[in-house]
Amino acid sequence: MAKGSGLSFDPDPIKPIPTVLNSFLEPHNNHFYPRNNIFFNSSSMESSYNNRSPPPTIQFPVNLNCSTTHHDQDEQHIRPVIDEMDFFADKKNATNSEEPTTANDSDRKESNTPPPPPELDFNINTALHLLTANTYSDQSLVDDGLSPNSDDKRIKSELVVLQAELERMNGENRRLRDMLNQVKNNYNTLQIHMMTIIHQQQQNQESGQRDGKSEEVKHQHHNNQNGHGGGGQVVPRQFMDLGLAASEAEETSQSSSEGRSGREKSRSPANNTEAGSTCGTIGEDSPEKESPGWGPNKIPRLGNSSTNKPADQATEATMRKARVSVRARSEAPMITDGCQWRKYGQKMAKGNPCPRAYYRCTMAAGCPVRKQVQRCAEDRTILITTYEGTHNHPLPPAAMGMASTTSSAARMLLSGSMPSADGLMNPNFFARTLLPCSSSMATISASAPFPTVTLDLTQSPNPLQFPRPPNPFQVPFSNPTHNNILANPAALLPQIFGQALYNQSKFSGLQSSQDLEGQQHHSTMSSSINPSNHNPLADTVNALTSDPNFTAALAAAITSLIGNPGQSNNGTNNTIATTTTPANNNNNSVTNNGNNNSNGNNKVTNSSFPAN
DNA sequence: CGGATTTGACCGGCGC
DNA sequence: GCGCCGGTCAAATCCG
Repeated sequence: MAKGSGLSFDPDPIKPIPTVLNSFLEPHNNHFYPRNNIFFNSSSMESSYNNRSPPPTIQFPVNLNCSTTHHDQDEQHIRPVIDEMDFFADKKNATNSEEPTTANDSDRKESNTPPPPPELDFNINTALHLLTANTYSDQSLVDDGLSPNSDDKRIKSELVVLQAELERMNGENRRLRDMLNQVKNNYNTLQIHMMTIIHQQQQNQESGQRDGKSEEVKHQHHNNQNGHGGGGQVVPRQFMDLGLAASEAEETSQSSSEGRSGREKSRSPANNTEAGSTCGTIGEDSPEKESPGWGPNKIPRLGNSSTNKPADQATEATMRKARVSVRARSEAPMITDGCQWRKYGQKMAKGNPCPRAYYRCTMAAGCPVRKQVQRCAEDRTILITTYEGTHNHPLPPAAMGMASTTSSAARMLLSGSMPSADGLMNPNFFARTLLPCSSSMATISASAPFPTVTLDLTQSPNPLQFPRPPNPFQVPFSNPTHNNILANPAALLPQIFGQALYNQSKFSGLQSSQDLEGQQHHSTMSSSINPSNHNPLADTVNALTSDPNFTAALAAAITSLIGNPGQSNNGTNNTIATTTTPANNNNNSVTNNGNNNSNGNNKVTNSSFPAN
C-alpha cells in the first residue's frame, strides 16, 4: 500500500495516512501521548497565506475524547478530521519522498490511485465510517488497470458519495478546529482573569501600605480609601473603564485646547454615524467624542498636553493611554476574548518582522475598544494582544473575562501611577504588585509612550495555570477522567491557586483588601473577602469557589467545551478564532519602507462568532 | 450581494 | 524642515 501520499492533513479519504501520522495514531502505550491525542504542528506557520483558507494554527496536543469514539486497540485507527491543519508539515516531505507528487483530487480520481487501506476508518464524531471494511478497496487494488467500465462507473459513483462524506467531514473538521481554538483561548482568558483577581488584591494591599506611608502624595481626587487600605476603593473612578475615562479626558482636553487634528474633524461625519449607538450602562456621552482612539492623532501626547493641567487631568491623560498587553502562546491568529473584532489595518512595526494587525470591536457601533495583535519577534509562537479602551456595550459572558481582566490590569496600572510625582509608575513596584507570584509574569513599561501592563502568560512554570502536562496547551478538561470538573469546577481552583498560595505565604504582613473591584462578577466576590483573614489569596480562592456566579460561569464554560462540543455556551458568547495568523512567520523579506503595509501575505480574519 | 479583509495612502507626532 | 513611524482610512478585493 502506498504511504505518504497524503499531504499533511488532507481530509480526502482516498489518501492514505502518512506514515508519520499513521504511526502516531497507532494506539500508544505511552501515557505521555494518549492515543487520542492529536498533535498540531506549528511548522505550517512558516507558510504564507495569500488565500483566505483557515489557518493551520493549532500546535498543542488536544485530547479529542469528547468527540471521538473509542476504538478498540489494533482494530481501527483514528484519523483526525480537521482539515487544513498541516499535520507534521515538517515531516511530510520526508514521508512523501518516495511518493510521486500528489495530483489534485480529480486527477487522482481519474487515475487508478490505490484506494485507502481498509483499516482506515473515519470514526471521528459520528457517521464517518468511510471506506470501512473491504468493500471495493481491495478489489480496486487488484483490478488496477484492468477494471471494466462498469467498475469505473461504480468507483466514480462511490467517489461522489465519498465527496459528500468529505464535505461532512470538512464541516466536522471546522467544528473541531473551532473547538480547539475556543478551548485554548478560553483557557487563556480564564487564566488571565484569575491572575488579575489575585494580583489586584495584592495591589490593593500594597496600596494600603502606601497609604500609611505617603498620604501626602496621593491625589485625593482619585483616592478616598482609608489608612488600612481596605476601607474603600483604591480608585473611586472606574479606571478600568478606559474608554469612558478617555472620553472624559478627551472632553477636558478639548475644552482646554484644540486637541483634535483637522483630519479628525474631517472624519466627524463618519463618527456621527456611530453616535446613535447605545453606550450601554457606561457611557453618557456619545461614543464618537470619547472614542479614545489608538494613535497619537486622537490622543494628545501626555508630555505636551498635560504639563499645565491639573493633576487629575494629567492623570486622566495618562489613563486614557493605558494599555494592557497580553502575551500568550497561541498559534491562533487571535486569542478569543469573546468579542467581535474587525480588522481595519495592518502595518509593519519597526523591529518586528511580523505585521501588526489593528482591530476594533464591532459588537456595537461606536465601541471604542481597539486592539493590536502581533507576534513576538523573538518567539513567534507568542501572540501579543494589546487592548485599549472599554466596551460601551454589554458583553457576553465569554467576553467578560478578558475585558474585565484587561481593564482591571489597566486600572491597577493607572491607579498605582497616581501617587507618583510624574504620573508614571515604578515598574519594579508594579511588577511586584501586580504579579507577586511571579514578577516575570507582568511587566510595566514605563519607557513606552503609553503606560502598558503586560500580562505574560508564556512564562514557565506558571503558578496560576492549570496543572498540565509539559505541552503548554494540553487541555486538561477533555480527559474523561477529569469530567468531575464539570460537576464541581471550583475543585480546580485549589490547584490553580496552589502555587499562588505557596508564593503568597511569602507575603506576610500584607493586609487583605475587601475591595476587589466594582465590576461585573468581581463585585460579587468582594463581599466574600474577609479583611481580617491572614491569607488574602486563600480568601480569594474561597471567594471564587464560593461565588455562585463564578462557579456557574466556569461550569458553563467547561461544559460547553467538553460536554457539548458542538454547542455554544449560551448561544452568544461562543467566540471562535477561525483565522490565519497575521504574523505567521513571514520569512519573506518584510521590510517597512516608511508607511508601507505588509505585502498582503498575511491574512487576519476576525474572531467573529460562527454560526454553530 | 453583503460583509469582511487587504492594502496603498494619508495624517500627526516626534526626533534629528 | 524633513523624514520616520504608528495609526487610521477607504477603495479594492475576496469570500461565503
